[in-house]
Amino acid sequence: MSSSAAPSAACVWFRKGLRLHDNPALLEAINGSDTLYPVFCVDPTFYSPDVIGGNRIAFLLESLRDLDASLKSRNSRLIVLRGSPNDVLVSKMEEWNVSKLCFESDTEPYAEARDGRIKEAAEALGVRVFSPVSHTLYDPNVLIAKNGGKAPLTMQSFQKVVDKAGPPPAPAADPPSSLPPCGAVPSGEYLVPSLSDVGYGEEHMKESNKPVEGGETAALARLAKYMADEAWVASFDKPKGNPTTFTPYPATTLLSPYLKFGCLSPRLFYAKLREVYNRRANHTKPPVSLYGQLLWREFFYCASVGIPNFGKMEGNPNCKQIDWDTNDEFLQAWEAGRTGYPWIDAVMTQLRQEGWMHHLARHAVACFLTRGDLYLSWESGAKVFDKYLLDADWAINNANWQWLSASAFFSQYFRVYGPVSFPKKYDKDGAYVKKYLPVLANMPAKYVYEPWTAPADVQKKAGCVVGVDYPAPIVDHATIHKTNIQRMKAAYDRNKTMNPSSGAASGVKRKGVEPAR
DNA sequence: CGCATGTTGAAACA
DNA sequence: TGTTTCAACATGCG
Repeated sequence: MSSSAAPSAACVWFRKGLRLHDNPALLEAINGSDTLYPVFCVDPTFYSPDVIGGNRIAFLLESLRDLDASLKSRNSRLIVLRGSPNDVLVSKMEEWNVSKLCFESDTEPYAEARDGRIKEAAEALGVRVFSPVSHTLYDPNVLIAKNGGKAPLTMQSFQKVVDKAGPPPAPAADPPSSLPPCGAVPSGEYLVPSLSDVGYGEEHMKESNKPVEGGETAALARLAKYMADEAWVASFDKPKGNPTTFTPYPATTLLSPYLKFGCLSPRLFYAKLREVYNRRANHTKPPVSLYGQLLWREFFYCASVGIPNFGKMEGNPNCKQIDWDTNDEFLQAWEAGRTGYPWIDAVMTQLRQEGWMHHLARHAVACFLTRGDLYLSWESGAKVFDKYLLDADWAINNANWQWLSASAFFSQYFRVYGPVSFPKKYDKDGAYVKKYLPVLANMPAKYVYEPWTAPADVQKKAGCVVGVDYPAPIVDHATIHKTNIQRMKAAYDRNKTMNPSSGAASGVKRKGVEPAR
């Protein structure tokens, strides 16, 4: 910022990483710059209510408003450009005479293609580009290199790689209390848009009722609140969580939407966890601990970077090729919560209304859509989750769908979640399903997960006649799940003969071994 | 090879 | 509330 040096303008481009803390791209942008342009690009054609639910857009806009406020308190502001970054960002960099462009690295295929084009255009303008890793604890490519150039495929082998890599980098320093000014940008322009500005009218928000507010400020408050309960942090055991608890969601931290948008740095989360673990001799360990949850995120990011065509079945060498059915009626019933199984329909209703549901609830509906009941492709389910989830994250979403459909990572396809038995373990009275499906409010607990078994007079008295007020089950779980296990077995056998990657090893094994008696 | 293990199954039994 | 059985896959270790 010395006045004798040539004026130097930099641009920090926010995409994910919507925060000021632990933001190495921002620090690099202000280093040696006397003008700073903090930019976010909104491409209104990209935000469509058919593709991205209103809850997530609302969360994003809240995050942008919070970022703008934090920048303003440091004598700066957020400049929101409208249009494709390729057009608007490149032309602004030229207009502002920017010499340095900084943005957080993003490994999603869409982002890599976009950023590749921007880098080319920037370099053509003589703009230097810095793109540090801060969305994950580690640089996925570094971990992959440490594992011999391949992404680890089991959590255990992944943890060994992490142990070899040592602790992740500490969070970057906080930015100074005063940032370089923005130059001649009109104060009344380039403002954070409203929902209706980006095409989300009231008619798109009717069902929307998200449980958390977007933004770094809310993220840090939430982190602090959960970290303060050290006994809870130390005893966190994910698989033992209860998927039928609702607001205020005591079973998990609900920090995932903040990690998705980068309102919260995973490295800060890690550092705070370490502090608690250091004070608590007894604490749970990965993979079930809170730290374990961060490692799952890293594990899946590595897989998404190291495995080709990670968002698809075809051409994905780690994904079993399975003969999924196509059935739009089933798919639509599942998405809309009209399968006739209250547990499934309630979870899908929570997804549409709130953009969030417990991890185990996600398991149940994912299993139901794929190998458990409907036998539809995990890709079609991932698309629906990607639309509605506040924390929809390309790498993690695709990984979990492959997991639950027993297409990759997990292969015990005979372990099927029962749409009646599973929720009963947690919520005998059906409070959760009654909250999301008010039509079942007066159904006796005995029948709440399988209302079609209630006698006609009970259904009538409850105001929930199956086939009239609430759908009849679209499949018979008791029979179809057994059929599907056999279909999975056949599909696995076909994969063995089609792609004998482990068969090669068995060929080696056979060499020199005595013939069978 | 044999065997244990894998973040989160269900049903039948004690 | 905890243990066994059901029917049974992939991986990694000894």
